[in-house]
Amino acid sequence: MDEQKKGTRRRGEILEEAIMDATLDELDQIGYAHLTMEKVADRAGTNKAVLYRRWANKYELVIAALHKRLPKITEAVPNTGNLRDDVYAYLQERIRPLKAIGVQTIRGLMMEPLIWRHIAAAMPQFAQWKSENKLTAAMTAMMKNAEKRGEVCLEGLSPRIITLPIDLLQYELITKQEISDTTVTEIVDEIFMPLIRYSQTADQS
Amino acid sequence: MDEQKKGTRRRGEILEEAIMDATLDELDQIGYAHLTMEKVADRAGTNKAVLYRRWANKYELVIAALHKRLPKITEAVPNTGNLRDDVYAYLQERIRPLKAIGVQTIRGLMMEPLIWRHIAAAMPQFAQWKSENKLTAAMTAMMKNAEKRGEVCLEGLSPRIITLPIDLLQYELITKQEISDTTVTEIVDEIFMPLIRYSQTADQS
DNA sequence: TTCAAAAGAAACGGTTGCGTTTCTTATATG
DNA sequence: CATATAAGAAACGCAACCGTTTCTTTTGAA
Repeated sequence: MDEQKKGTRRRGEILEEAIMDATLDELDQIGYAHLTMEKVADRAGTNKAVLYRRWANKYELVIAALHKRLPKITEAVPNTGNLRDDVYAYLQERIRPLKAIGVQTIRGLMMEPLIWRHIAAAMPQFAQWKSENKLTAAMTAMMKNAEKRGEVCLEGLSPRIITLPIDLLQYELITKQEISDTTVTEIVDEIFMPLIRYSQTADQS
Repeated sequence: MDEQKKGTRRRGEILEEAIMDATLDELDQIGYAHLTMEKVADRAGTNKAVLYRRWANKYELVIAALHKRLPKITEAVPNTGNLRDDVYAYLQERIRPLKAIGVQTIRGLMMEPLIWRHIAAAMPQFAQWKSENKLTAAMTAMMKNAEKRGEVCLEGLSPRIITLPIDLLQYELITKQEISDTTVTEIVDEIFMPLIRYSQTADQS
């Protein structure tokens, strides 16, 4: 259904790449639930049998496609010297890999209850978006760095404030079509930092 | 598959009620995409033909079930005399109807792109959760009331702060299994009100 | 007590997608 | 140039679910 010159037959890497692209396109446009092997093959300009020679079923195909396209997320937290820039940089770093695959894809997968347990098992970096443990840990690490510098006092700071930037980012990811840079800036400069500052001035109430 | 005494045959209202229950249960457990007429009929202890005599297809059935169970949302905003209690009351009022149907159901439907346009057309009160216009309008109304009382100055207040309580509530709704009262309290007292207060003190920067 | 309306039960043809198989055709490698 | 390997193409049987139909049985209301 796509390109393909007559008498030209792709194979190996090149063909596989085309199939991965087709898979992600389909995922993005119609979602996991309605994705079919036939349509993916069709879109890739190839044949259902070719898919089944490589992947056992739809789930394996999708996982492979995501796995290939999803960049690894670095565990390190930034340390720029001030909290504001740390948080900003971290949020940006979080978004980067997700820009590689469509937002619609993420949405669709997040809400596919039947596939979640498989995804979580197969792809730790995806599971993180569900159980925000590592994200919370990263935020806490940055906060502790700030405390060492004397920027903030963690005492009496609500846990909800600490996870707030990440929660808001995820909310944007789910509800909006894409995340702009100004969104990240707003989260950091209009919500998070003011709350931190307020909690320091009007300390214990 | 459920109750049903031999020789006892339900009809009319009672039977219909059982089917609605079965539909919502199925929705909640396996989601719209995988819900089938046969399974619903089975779960209701009845028969596929009975369903088709009332509803033309799966979509109609689901809409009917939601429609019957989803309480109407009042348009009015509370006016308790102070912003904090207004927002708190409004958020609680928002949650109430959604407690009647499973959170899993909401999640599933929110992410079913193919069904959204139908839902929106058929059920205005559901569509609100997508296009947050009315929600934003309500928040703005409460803020203006507060301004009249001299509680706050809307000048220079970020729009993002105004919608924040609702955004956070929706995020909880999507990601968590249920929303506790303390969650609502935290959103209001640890996030929203501090931000409002901060924006008043450190006014223009 | 009778009887029309509705429920229960079972089978139907139709469609879609699955995963497999078989065979032909192109192509990379040596 | 020869040959193994993999792609393309087409058809297969299978299963799930659709929405419909037909017929029997129960039931509530006249």
